[in-house]
Amino acid sequence: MTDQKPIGKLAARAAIKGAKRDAKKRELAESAIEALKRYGYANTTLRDIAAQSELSLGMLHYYFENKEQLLIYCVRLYKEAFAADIGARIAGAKTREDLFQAFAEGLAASIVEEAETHRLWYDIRNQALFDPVFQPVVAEIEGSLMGLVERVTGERSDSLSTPVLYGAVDGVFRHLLESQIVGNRRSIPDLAEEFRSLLALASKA
Amino acid sequence: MTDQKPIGKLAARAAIKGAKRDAKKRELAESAIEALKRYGYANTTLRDIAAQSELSLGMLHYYFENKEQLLIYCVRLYKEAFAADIGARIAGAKTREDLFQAFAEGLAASIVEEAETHRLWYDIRNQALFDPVFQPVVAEIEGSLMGLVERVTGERSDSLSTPVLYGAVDGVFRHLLESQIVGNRRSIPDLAEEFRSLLALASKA
Amino acid sequence: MTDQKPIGKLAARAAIKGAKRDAKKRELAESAIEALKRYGYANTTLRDIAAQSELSLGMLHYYFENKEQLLIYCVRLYKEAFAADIGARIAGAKTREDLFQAFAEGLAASIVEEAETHRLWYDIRNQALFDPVFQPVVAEIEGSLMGLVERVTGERSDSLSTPVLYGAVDGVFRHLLESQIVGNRRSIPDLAEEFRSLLALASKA
Amino acid sequence: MTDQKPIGKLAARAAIKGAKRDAKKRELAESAIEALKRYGYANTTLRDIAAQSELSLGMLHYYFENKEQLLIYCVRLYKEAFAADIGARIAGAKTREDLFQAFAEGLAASIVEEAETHRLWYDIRNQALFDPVFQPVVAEIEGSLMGLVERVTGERSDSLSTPVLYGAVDGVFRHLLESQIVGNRRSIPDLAEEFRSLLALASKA
DNA sequence: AATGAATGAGCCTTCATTCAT
DNA sequence: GATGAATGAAGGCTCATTCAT
Repeated sequence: MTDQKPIGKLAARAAIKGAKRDAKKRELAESAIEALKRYGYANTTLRDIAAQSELSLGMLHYYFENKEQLLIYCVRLYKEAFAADIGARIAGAKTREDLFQAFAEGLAASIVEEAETHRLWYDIRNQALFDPVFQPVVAEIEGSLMGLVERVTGERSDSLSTPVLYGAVDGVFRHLLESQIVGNRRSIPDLAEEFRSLLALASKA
Repeated sequence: MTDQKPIGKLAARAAIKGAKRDAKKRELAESAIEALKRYGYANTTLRDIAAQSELSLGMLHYYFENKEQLLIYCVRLYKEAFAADIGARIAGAKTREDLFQAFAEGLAASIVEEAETHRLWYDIRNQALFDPVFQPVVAEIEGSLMGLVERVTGERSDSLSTPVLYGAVDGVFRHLLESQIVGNRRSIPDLAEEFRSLLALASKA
Repeated sequence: MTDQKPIGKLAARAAIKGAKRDAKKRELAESAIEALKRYGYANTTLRDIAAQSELSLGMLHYYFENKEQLLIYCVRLYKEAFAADIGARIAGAKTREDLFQAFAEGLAASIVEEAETHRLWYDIRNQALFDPVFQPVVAEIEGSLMGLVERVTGERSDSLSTPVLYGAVDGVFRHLLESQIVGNRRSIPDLAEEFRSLLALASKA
Repeated sequence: MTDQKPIGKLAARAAIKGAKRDAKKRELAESAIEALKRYGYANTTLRDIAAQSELSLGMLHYYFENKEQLLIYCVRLYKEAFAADIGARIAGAKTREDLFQAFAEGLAASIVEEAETHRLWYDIRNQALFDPVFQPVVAEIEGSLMGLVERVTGERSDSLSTPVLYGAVDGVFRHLLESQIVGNRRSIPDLAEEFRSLLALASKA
């Protein structure tokens, strides 16, 4: 042990520090999401976030360079969870039918259960259209979402390209989410059926 | 008879006043759109709008109750134009093929030529998810867009419902728009082909 | 007639014009009071006044130099009416008792029936404490009010001076008005009794 | 035992924080009063207040929710001091004569020495007639002022009620204040004599 | 590491006043 | 005489960010 180079010690200590810092950031971000998803990025102040989570205002800036970086961190955090969730759902599927069913249900369930969080995602994706700072995260996340779509539909270049298919699925998702938020509540199976019909169509090609 | 004249005159004068005011509002809104579509709703101040169009700040408030109402007016104005444009394009189509082609080309052209304006639309549609004030316009416009989709695909309840079809088309549109804005410029025919493949698929059902 | 000097004609015409103008000002002011007394001087815009009375904005400035002058004109107008009303009420009184009674009833009735208008008076009198422009009207009106008090109580320098008596009566009036406005409605006889007790006291000296 | 300490510490720290904040609010309010009493509520901007006291604009909003709340705080602050001052003056009086004298002198002195501050009080009391937000403070303060009057005159329901007596004293006070402000400066004994005559009158009942 | 007081640029909005018609 | 469109200075308020502790 003692023969470890001081440099190694320092590095290890630094790594631990980094890990601690990351854990704290994660904790802060999870609190922040709660506030953000409720009012949206533009309408949520750092004070709101601090107040709602019993965090101190200074701490937010201590861990995040600025509001933008906080948002980026938050969105990445939650979308990872979403992709992981959908990924888990479709992991066990054997037949194509099962696959579609699992995917459709996963999307439908998320619309009902995590409407506000998805709304936040659409919020930042929209911001990215105006502010390049957000474009990398959005690209990264859309990449993983496309990966999901591809896992479900397979690549069939003779028919629709993955990006287009992603666009279509996402568009339907967004539209159903909008209805949900605006007040037309629908059941999960009901919503799932919409996705299934879309997937079925795409698989006929 | 003669005593009816004054009344007629007054009414006529009032009508003219109203028309003039409407024309002016339109003019202001058109100027405002130029600024709004560049920076987005949240990042555009009324001062920006006034400065860019050489309007006085007070005038904006003289014609529009507040920033929200201005935006609503602007979005309605431009989306009407968009729907009218697409409508005109598909009006002459005889065969189903022509219809798809015209629609696909219209969408593709609009992505290339009016990218920024559509971006503004997505901005407000997103705002509506958080702020109910915007929901009526969004609903209205989405209604007319769905009408467009329906005219092109016909109603086929055995396959995809119009809302879902709209969602899919819109999703693809948005995705291609995003690519366009982020930097992957594609040609109109190229983009049109994507829409055609989507429509062709939907029509197979 | 024709032998009248041209100058005389012009003068006569000017006088007529002036009278016409005065009549119009009076009319405008009466309309303006309706708006002013509702929200108070500081909270009433010229637009409010114009809108509520179907007057044009420009006309207000055509007849009155500015908002201040309009207010001054309005207050003078209404307080003259008030003083005249009270004056008429006490004119017929023979005995000291009658005098007190008439005065007390006049004040009480005015609190109930013209609360809002008096509130406007207190508003401008208060403004005068900060803005000298209003001091002349206030002084003038308070002068006539003191005259009223003096007519009722007579001059009795051995006891309370008229200004002090005026202050006392006015203070009670204001206090009862405040109660009235804040919500404690009382009947006219009830209120009158308060004034009577005050006057009775003062007359004992 | 020892584990109670942290809790106690936290509570103590919170208490200190609160006390510090209160002290700061007081300090700000005292500065604000200087500006407010000079120009009146409606004519004093928060910028004026900040500039005159070398405070930052943001700080005013950091400590007070809005301009109204700032005013309310200010008025309560100074009127408490006034009531306390008068209270102290009459506390030592033994005979009824002493009481009247002390009270009269207190009022007179305050007119001369704190004219502007009282003017601010009349300003907010007037605002309260139009804006209910101010009514609670006004009611509270008038309550304590009536308490003062009652302590001096005692309750004599057979004669004037306390509210009426308060109205009368206040009316005289206001009138003398007005004269003072408008330019007729009088000496303290002179002014005190006016109050004494009024009180003497009331005590005869 | 953590806090929250303090800052001040910037935002939306109001409104008395002007002026072309 | 009369109108109301247009102006722009000014006001209350917000909020990301900084910094002393």
